[in-house]
Amino acid sequence: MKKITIGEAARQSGVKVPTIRYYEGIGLLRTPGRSEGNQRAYEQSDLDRLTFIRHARELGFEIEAIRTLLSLQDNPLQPCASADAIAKARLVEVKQRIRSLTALKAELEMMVEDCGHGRVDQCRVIEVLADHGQCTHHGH
Amino acid sequence: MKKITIGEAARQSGVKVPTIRYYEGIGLLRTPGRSEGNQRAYEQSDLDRLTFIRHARELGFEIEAIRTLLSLQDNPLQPCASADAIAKARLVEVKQRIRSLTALKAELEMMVEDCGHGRVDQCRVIEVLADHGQCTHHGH
DNA sequence: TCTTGCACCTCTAGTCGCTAGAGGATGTAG
DNA sequence: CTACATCCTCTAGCGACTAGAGGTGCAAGA
Repeated sequence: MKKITIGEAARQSGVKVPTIRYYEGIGLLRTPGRSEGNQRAYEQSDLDRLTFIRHARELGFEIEAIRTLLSLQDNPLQPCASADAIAKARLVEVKQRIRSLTALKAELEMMVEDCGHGRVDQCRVIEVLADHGQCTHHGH
Repeated sequence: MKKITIGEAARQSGVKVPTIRYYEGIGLLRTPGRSEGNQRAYEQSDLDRLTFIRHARELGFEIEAIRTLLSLQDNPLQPCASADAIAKARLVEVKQRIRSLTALKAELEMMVEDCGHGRVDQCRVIEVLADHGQCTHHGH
């Protein structure tokens, strides 16, 4: 009932095979046991860990942050202030990124709307890029 | 009145010195003339180009897209449909990225708000990461 | 004139988080 | 037994820079 191959682990966790090997290489995932024929043999706990990692990556956490989060998960009696701090920092990043992207969106929309689809020398897209002074949003 | 050094170009364009040399290396910027002592000597047109590039990079355009936009700028009599298409594609990307980040933001906020700042084994942050089923947003 | 110290030069290697490919071994179904 | 998928290791590549080593040029003060 054990003996999960790397391919099966990939399917169940949603993490690609080479990425699993990569995570092992950087020490994010333990070195699994091997079968007779030298193939990696995973257990359920490895799948859980992989799912944790994948989810954290989807939320944009960096590998080093995930390393910390995983070590916290391994020590459940510790205070969770670190986990909280990491998540909060990520939230700040995300909020900032949304703000900045929203400004870019406005600027791009202007560029695209004003483009009369004529020749390049009347093109609003090129013109705005060439002259930053025309931007409405100067935050970037 | 010419003879702009690379440092001065960096100051005026907002592009860092090594980045300017990098742009030259990948052919985004022309090879500038050299002074007696083999130092790069830029002209105003190079500064304009650098500013164009910096602005486009700030808007998130990839180097290859910028290469195309620059070549369009160099041929002002061509139709501007390509420039328009590049900007539109970027706009779609940005909109999608905002959507996805907004979902992440909601999820992170939940995690952070629900964290009672107790021990890791009651920590909502770790818990949600470990169990994707608890997410409200399943788009990611 | 000398020297200090910054700015410039080239070149290579590192960053992050994978991804692709070569070249070979193993496992499974028909 | 023979395909064929899957596994193995290893190296190199991606984008867009950034850092560092080791050396040259240049302007200004003592």
